[in-house]
Amino acid sequence: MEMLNQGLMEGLSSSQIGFYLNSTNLNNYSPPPLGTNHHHHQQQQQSDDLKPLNHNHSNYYLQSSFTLDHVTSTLTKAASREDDYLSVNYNLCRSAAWGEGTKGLFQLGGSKRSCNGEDDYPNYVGVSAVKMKKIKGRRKVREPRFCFKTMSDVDVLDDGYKWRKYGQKVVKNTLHPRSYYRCTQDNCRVKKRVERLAEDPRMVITSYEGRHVHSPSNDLDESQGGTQPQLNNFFW
DNA sequence: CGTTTTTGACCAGCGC
DNA sequence: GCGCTGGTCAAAAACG
Repeated sequence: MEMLNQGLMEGLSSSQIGFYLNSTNLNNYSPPPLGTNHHHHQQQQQSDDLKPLNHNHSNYYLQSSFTLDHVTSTLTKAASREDDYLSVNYNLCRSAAWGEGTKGLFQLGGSKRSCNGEDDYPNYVGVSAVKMKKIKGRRKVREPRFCFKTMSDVDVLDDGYKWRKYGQKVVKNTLHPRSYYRCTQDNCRVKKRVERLAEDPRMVITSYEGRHVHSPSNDLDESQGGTQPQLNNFFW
């Protein structure tokens, strides 16, 4: 399967977050070195690795390589600087995962150029803002969220956790409904939603919100011989 | 019979 | 305020 990446936030509404990419051979994917192809977005050179994409949205992207350690340390710095909570969300592919801070989104990885040869965002993907709202002068507490995109015939990917569906909604301008799931573990309020990308129904968008208060509870007897595609080394 | 899914109702936020 | 949109509830149905 080819590495697919649209490089944009297509299909995401403003209330959604993140970008994502997944493929069959994610382990072999190494992002191209950054700083070599920034003609669409000429960046100010700074010492810091984390920079806002623009002033209004306070989003950030990483400018150097995407090792987990690097991402973690960089984002931790940013979080402390902004006196903010931060979820270091990261997925195996290292190519495009987003986390969310109070000031907006943090890109945790870059992306390869788009599959159709277009050269929109060679080394990283664009981002739209999710502004944290204030309610009665207080910042609304929002669980860390992130999402990713997978080419799959199956809607609900096996991520090692047990989910119960609690809703389904038809969203405008899309053919496929969006499904809402909640983690079945007691006291765990993690939610997840699944939908197909309107522009490319082969792609599944999986969004997570919150942190599990427990470890994955995948029943091995079922998953071993199961037919569901699994997301290995997936953590958040 | 306990658990999960379905599905319309309900509700909250937002733009006008 | 009003209507639109999307997220959640919950009762009933389906499931195993």
